[in-house]
Amino acid sequence: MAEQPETDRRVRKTKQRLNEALNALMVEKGYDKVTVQDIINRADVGRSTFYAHYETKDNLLMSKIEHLKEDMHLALGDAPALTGPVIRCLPLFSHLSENHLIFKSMIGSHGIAKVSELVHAGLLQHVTEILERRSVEGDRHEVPVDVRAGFLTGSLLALAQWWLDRDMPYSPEQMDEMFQALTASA
Amino acid sequence: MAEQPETDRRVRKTKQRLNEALNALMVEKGYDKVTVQDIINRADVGRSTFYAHYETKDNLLMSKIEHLKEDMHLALGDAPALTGPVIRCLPLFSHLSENHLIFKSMIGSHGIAKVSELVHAGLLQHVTEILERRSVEGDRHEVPVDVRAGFLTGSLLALAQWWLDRDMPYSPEQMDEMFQALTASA
Amino acid sequence: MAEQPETDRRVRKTKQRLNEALNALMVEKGYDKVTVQDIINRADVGRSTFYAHYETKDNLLMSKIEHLKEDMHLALGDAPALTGPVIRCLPLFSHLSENHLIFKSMIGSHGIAKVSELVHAGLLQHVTEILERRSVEGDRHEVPVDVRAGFLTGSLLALAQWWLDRDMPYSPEQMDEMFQALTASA
Amino acid sequence: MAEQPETDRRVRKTKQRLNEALNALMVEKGYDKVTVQDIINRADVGRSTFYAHYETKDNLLMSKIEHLKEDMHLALGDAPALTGPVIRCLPLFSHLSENHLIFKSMIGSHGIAKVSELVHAGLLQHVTEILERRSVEGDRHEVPVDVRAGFLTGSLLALAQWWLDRDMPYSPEQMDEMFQALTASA
DNA sequence: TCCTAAGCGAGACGGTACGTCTTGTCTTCCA
DNA sequence: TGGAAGACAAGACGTACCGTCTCGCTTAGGA
Repeated sequence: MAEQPETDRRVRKTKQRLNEALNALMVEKGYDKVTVQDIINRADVGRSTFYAHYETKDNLLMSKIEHLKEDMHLALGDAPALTGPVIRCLPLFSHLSENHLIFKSMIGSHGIAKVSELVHAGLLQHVTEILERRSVEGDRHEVPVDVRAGFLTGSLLALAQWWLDRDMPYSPEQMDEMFQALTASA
Repeated sequence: MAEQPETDRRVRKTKQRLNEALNALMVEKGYDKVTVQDIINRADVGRSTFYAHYETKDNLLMSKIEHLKEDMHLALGDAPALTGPVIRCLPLFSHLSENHLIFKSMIGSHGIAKVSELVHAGLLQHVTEILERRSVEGDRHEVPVDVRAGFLTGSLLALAQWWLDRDMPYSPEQMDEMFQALTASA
Repeated sequence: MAEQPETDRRVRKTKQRLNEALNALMVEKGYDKVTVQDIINRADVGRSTFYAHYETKDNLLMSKIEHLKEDMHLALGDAPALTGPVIRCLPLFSHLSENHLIFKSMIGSHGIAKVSELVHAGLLQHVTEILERRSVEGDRHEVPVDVRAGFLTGSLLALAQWWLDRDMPYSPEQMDEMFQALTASA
Repeated sequence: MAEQPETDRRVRKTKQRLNEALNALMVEKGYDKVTVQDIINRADVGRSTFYAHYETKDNLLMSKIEHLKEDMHLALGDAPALTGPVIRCLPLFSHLSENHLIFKSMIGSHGIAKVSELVHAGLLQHVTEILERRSVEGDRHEVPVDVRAGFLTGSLLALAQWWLDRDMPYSPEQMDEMFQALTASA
């Protein structure tokens, strides 16, 4: 799956340093306040080196998101569950809590719009697939599938955002239980 | 309430021109891409004039949405309802549908983060007050008030956003009913 | 003769500071080694301010040359002398000696090619006019006018360069006399 | 004392390719506009290979003009002439005319400052030697030797430059005669 | 014939300077 | 005398070169 299987070892090292620098800085003062110069200084890298690898700061961020999407898919599982809760969100909350600083800075309410949007889109597709599958299987609900999907996705993200903003006042298990309770009729 | 009872007519004129300039530019290329210089040029105004009236571009935006919050409060009603649905959101959905273009550009998923945040905060406070009041009055729920408030607020906004993004595929009445159904157990 | 008769006083002040900064730096380490950043720092001016007034470093230099050309014309006199030495170069040597540091850095052998070229062109035209006028008046010489003009101009500049490079080992008066002696048969 | 008695054939080949690349590029867009990267691309050579052979672009140029100085010495003759014209410049003008395109691009008024400077220095030393020798031998002149040397050298170069710039409107013989006539009293 | 050292291409890298852009402050002028 | 006009300092941006460097790959020439 590697795009450039034979990338120079140095290149990987440099990219990693840039990524780590952005991570640290994002947590410290928020993505928007981070300048390219900050990243360069933190990563101890030449200015041109940065631009040799990434066209822009956003570009660096997006490359970081690739992993995030993969992680999310792993957490949610591939096979759409036909029974039980629509979203098995315990692994998701657990995953968030493991790197909560990073996630807070990315999808918290002061996070990065673009990232939240991407996560939202991915999650929405996942939820929609499950609901449509269940609908075909005979599951009935007074609210149309598209609305339910939008609602569940938005609710989960909103709750996760709320949770991250407040530095996780409940455990992932509690959050999972509460989310299921709150969306019991959805 | 006028700060300067004899406010110079020119001041109002200037502020108006600035507001109109921002309006036009926001529509043309999106709030984020608009620079102070753009606004100044469009309004045909000196740089210092802008800063004499508004501390920053965001400030100008905020002045523009002051009444938005008032409208919201009117729509939600002042007296916290002790019974019935926590949020009487029919007037809210109606209000959104009346000026949906403006609202879509401000709190849609491609809207302005800061505005969404403010609306969220206002709504959250409103919901929290109601829930706490009901809690005191003996209302019991397995999920703590803060989580419920965060969930309800986030859900509603997420649903509204979903609705605006898709150019209101359902009527305000339908949205209200569906929201109540989906959050029946919250 | 002023191009912008009503230029803001601050603008003139800023331009002057930039000019003085370049002067000082040119003398210190030679035009080519001077960076825009050097000039900015020395003049204690913002980067954008520099570019607001001059498109480039060369541009700033050229504006400085304008005076130089005027000075040169004044020194040489307007009316082509029909008798006596072709070039009355005493005022020229005197002028050079008054600001010899600046002139050394501009038309010395380590000076600026473009400036030398401009001065050369101006002087060549002056000399050519005189020689052609004298030629019409009956003055005869075995060497054609164009060659004589090129020779006299080049010689004078070469001698001036030689003189500046060595920090003026002779007085302007001596230089004038010697130049006349050396070019007696030209 | 040959520095590289048995230089690898490949090395010579590479150096030659670099030289040819610079030649072509110099003609195409002028020495100053040529970048190291240009040379590398044209010569189809690795970046490090360039720097393995030459410290800098100027360095490559200088190696190219080593023989130029030798040629000049041959043209001028080794033994300082005690009588007759100080500079026997016919062979010099002839030499210039043979490769006038190259010389125009190097010591014409749009040529390369560094090259002109080197030629000037070599010629100045030659002239100074002759004049000092003659001075010792009893030759008297009202103008000191250093000034005369500077003048003669500069004049000759200026005339040569003038001649090259205009694509040699006179024959080498004519130039020689005219130079002698013009400097008869020097 | 193999081995080993050099030449080499490729190009990543840290730097430095560039010219552009936007911001928020500060100064001057004018009505 | 207070608002309009716009000069200004500050500093981030993305680009262009530079000279250094680390890699493997040929490619002789001596063992």
